[in-house]
Amino acid sequence: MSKGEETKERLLHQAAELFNKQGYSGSSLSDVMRATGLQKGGVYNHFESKEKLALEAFDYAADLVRKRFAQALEGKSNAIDRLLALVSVFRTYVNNPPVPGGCPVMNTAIECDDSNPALLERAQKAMDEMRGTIHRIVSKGIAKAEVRPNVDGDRVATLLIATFEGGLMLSKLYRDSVHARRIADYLVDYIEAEVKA
Amino acid sequence: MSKGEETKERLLHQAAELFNKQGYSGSSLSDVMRATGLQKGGVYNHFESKEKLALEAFDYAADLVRKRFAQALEGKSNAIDRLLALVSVFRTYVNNPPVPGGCPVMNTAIECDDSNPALLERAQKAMDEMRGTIHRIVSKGIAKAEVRPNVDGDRVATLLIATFEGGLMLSKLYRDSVHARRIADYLVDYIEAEVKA
Amino acid sequence: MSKGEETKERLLHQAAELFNKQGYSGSSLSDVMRATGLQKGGVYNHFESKEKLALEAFDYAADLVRKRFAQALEGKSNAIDRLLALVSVFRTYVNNPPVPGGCPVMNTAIECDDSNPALLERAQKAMDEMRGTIHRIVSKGIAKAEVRPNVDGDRVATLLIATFEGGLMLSKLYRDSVHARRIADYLVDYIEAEVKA
Amino acid sequence: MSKGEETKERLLHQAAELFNKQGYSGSSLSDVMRATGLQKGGVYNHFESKEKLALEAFDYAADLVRKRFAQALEGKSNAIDRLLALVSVFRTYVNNPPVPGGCPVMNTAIECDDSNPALLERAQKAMDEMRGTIHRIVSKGIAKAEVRPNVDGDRVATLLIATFEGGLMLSKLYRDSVHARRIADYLVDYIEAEVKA
DNA sequence: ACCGACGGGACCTCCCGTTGTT
DNA sequence: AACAACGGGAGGTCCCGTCGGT
Repeated sequence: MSKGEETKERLLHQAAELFNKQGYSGSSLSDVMRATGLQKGGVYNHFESKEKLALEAFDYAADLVRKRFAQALEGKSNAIDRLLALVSVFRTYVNNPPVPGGCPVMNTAIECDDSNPALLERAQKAMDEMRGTIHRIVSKGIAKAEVRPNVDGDRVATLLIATFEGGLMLSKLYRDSVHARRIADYLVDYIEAEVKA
Repeated sequence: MSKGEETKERLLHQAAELFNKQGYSGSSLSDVMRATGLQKGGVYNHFESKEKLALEAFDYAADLVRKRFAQALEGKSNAIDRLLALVSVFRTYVNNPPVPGGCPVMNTAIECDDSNPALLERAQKAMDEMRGTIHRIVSKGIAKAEVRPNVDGDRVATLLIATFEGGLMLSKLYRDSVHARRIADYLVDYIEAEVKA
Repeated sequence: MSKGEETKERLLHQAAELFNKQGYSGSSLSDVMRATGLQKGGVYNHFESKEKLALEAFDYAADLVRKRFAQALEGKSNAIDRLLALVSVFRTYVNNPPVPGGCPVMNTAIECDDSNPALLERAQKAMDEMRGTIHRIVSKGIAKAEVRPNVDGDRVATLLIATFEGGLMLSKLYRDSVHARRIADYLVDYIEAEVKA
Repeated sequence: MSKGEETKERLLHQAAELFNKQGYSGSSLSDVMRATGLQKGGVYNHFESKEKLALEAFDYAADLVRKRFAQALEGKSNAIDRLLALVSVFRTYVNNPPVPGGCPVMNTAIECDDSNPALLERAQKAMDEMRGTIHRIVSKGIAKAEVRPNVDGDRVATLLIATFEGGLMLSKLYRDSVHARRIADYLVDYIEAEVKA
């Protein structure tokens, strides 16, 4: 890895955290400079604008999230096990998030829905992936008779993610992980009771 | 209502929408001036700073939300009816929100969790009220044997609100009300199946 | 005249001189601030951008030039007298220009011909006026038999202005008014010998 | 020609055109890099600063102009023929300039008269050469009785060059070669009528 | 109660130049 | 000989807030 690539990686890493905590319009380039130790020239050598940096930093953050979930799914083939694995990742999310500052997809969705179409599109893509993952688990689970045949993958995806993100938001708002825990407990019950074959 | 009060009311109304759409750090005083038609002096006559305006505008927005829900509860005494009334308000939320730009409480919780303590506290207060409402409905419902005795009001509050807000976020992200609808349908089932006595 | 108008007038006056001396891209807003004693906020209160300031400052400068020539024509009705009056203004131009820094029309034409269409258009308009003035003098002079009937007003305008501006450029380049003087002397001869009836 | 010299030549060629079109303060090193395809290091390998590059680029441009006129004079010994040859070069100048962007000497004289002494001095040198050429043609012409004995070489030089540059400026301002053509026609008449013996 | 003028600073962007590397 | 990475500062723009006027 060349020196430039190393710097860019570090820049993205720090910017991802910064933007995730303070939001895109709440973070200034001075903040980025402080976080990375680089000067303006150093930042603009790698990214032509704050907007471009934000886009790449979001992708970087979303990738960290994706990897966290992917890792939990490794080696698990049973659909119910896989869904429960997602929930167990969520359980750790509040106290040990992949990117400090909460879920980058939700944060971006909330901040950018009425103001930044480019970033919003990235968030949609990232959310599509998450929904696709859940949908595939359900579909394969039905095929293998691990999931009830009448379960709708889209509905489950919406429900899991909405509850998940909503619970995360509550825990962040109150700085109290109890909400996320309640949600996780509930989702386990839900999966066992209504999804499991 | 005096002329000054009328102006202040209009100012708060427009600022509430602006901040709810663009966020607090994403909205400038110029935006406020443009939205209200006032000049700088007109704004600062009523609010000593952007921060103070933001705080009052948030309260104004949260109040509009509160009223929307309160209205739906009027005349309903049965706990299940009341819970279902909340869900039915939620059903209209995406296409006809009390304040354009989504739920001010969630928006503020997401934007300000790591940056603006004063505003975050207001969001907590507003959320407390919402949770209290649900909790009281459940408690009274248990007392009147309309709700199963083993139902935990705090858990129901967390679950309802998390799912609600998460679904709203998804619908805003995708600009598609189907997610909110799925969530509403699910919550009705949940209430009928797991809360109703 | 209100305080704002007074400030704007002063701003334009100083900016006109600054831009005429250093060019539009050679002058920074810091230069404008230094020249006017205003801060950035004070400048941007009157002009929404440097570009807009430049456009108005050019018009201001061109107007000063126009007035200088118009003044010399006052009370003179004979065409030859009027043409000679223009030359006599030119004679004072190097040592006592209407706007320090040379002819704003030529300066702008040279600087902006390949880069700033908006400003170039203003320069064209200003030059049109100058050419129109000469053309009218010639036409009316022919009608009154003060000018030879075969003289072409357009040609005379082109010749007078080109020689005028070229001579001014030479005097500025060498910081020596002799070139302008030679040109003035020559133009007097030309008018007497080839234009006068 | 070594690779380095070839690069430097190309650099000067492109920079000369760039500076002549956009001016020295209107052109950035990024512009130079884009025009040449070189990176910053490639430029600074040959020139220690933008200022030095500008100086050499001006000389390069002035040399192209000089060669264009010198070429037209080749093989012509009669003074009037030589003067007319200069005019005929001028006739082609608008549509086919030695350096795109107009006359580098005039451009530099206008841009730098109040701001860049070093560059202004180069422009003076270049203009001196042009004036010297005309002056010598006249002097030798008088000696050979091709030119009227009372003609003043300095005056002719000033008049020719001023008219020439002024006409060029008008044609560039209006993007219309008619002005240059009128000037050329006039100068031919002038030479035939007032210079020719 | 509201407007308009202005200060002074932060914003993002782009500037020119230096240095290490190949 | 040329590139790539970076520093540090100036560029124009927009920010929030103050204050005199009306």
